[in-house]
Amino acid sequence: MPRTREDNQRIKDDRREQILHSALYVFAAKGLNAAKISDIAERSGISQGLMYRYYASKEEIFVALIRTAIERMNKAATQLELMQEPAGTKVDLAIGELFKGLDSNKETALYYLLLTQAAVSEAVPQEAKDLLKTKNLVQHKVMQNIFLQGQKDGVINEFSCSDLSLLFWATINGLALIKAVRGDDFKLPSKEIFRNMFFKKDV
Amino acid sequence: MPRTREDNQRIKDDRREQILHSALYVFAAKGLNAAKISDIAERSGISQGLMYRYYASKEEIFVALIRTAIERMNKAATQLELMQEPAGTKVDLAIGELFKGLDSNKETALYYLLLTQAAVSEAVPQEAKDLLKTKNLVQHKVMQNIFLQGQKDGVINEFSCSDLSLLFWATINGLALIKAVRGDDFKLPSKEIFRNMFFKKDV
DNA sequence: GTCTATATCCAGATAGAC
DNA sequence: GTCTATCTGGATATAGAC
Repeated sequence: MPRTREDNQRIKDDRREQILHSALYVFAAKGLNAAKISDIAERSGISQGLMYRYYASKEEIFVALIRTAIERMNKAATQLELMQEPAGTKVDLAIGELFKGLDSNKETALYYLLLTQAAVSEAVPQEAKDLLKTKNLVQHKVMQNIFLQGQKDGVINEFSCSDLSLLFWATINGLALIKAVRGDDFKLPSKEIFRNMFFKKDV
Repeated sequence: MPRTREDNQRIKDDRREQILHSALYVFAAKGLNAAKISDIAERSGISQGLMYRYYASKEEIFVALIRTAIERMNKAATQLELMQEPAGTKVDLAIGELFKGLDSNKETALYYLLLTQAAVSEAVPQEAKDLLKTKNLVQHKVMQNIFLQGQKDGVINEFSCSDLSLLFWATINGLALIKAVRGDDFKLPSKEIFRNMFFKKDV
């Protein structure tokens, strides 16, 4: 029984997934520019030339990974926003989920690393930088609104919500980078300390 | 009157400084691997070939910059350690200096960016990574000890000092990266919020 | 579909003229 | 001391065999 066109498409999709997975590790380790197509091919167990049957260029792979990362994070942010919970609870849920993700899922930190690369380097495709801007806006806006509600509820410190959100994400990103470098022998710090930046003394 | 050997040496040193200064901006913008020797040469106003009279390779320039950054930061850390002040005051001084450096000195954030590159990428000279490890150890140890003393004084929250120090530096680094990307139109957040991670409620 | 071989391009590094 | 011209290596991308 010959393979249908659908079978072939599925095989191709799987292979593209496999390449993306390999590329995440290679890009995280070396950065977009130092990473070689042959590195990704080797890690994927295919020849260098064959890569071009699946992706037209190294940059295209990079952008695909950035897109995946951003979709996940935006989805998480939107879910959080829609929850019917008190703002204080939402903050704790967000912290819990973010810490858990970094702690349990090896690849989460690597995605953060890629996003940081895309943010800081001019030597990445413009498309990646554009995608990133939307993500930053969404994340920032969501946390800002939650903090604002938390202040109305009397549980969040009375500072600029923009500043609170900024410090929230700056710290998460800082922790993610450490996790990406040190890997399994890095234990995340206590959530309680981080929490103290936002919550009022007695909450 | 011909130039003495000392004159020539000074001219050469100046030129090396000038190249380093240009390289800081180029490396910060593109990363070690995407940055071209010709980029640095152009920014320095000299020909590409002439670069090699001053530095043997791109990597050598990068390592020189990393060394400068680390010397400055280690010096600051050591000064802080030797101060005859209460621990709580030292923490506030450290926060004040770090925020001021990021806010007023354009290049400070760029140095952080370079150090982050060196930390996260395998595609940097081993020498840079080795230098970095010592810096991280020194910085971490210094803050850890100050926090420990602060706990004895009753002003610092009772958490693992290692965790406190980790969060301290993760957040500073996170802020520095944002500053490096956004530049002048980034206003640092209130120090008070950051401070809440470490100090007890009523201090 | 996958591989090997190869063309092309580009940046690092060197050589030689002024 | 500085520049332009050149060599060389290595990575991307393509072509062609199986």
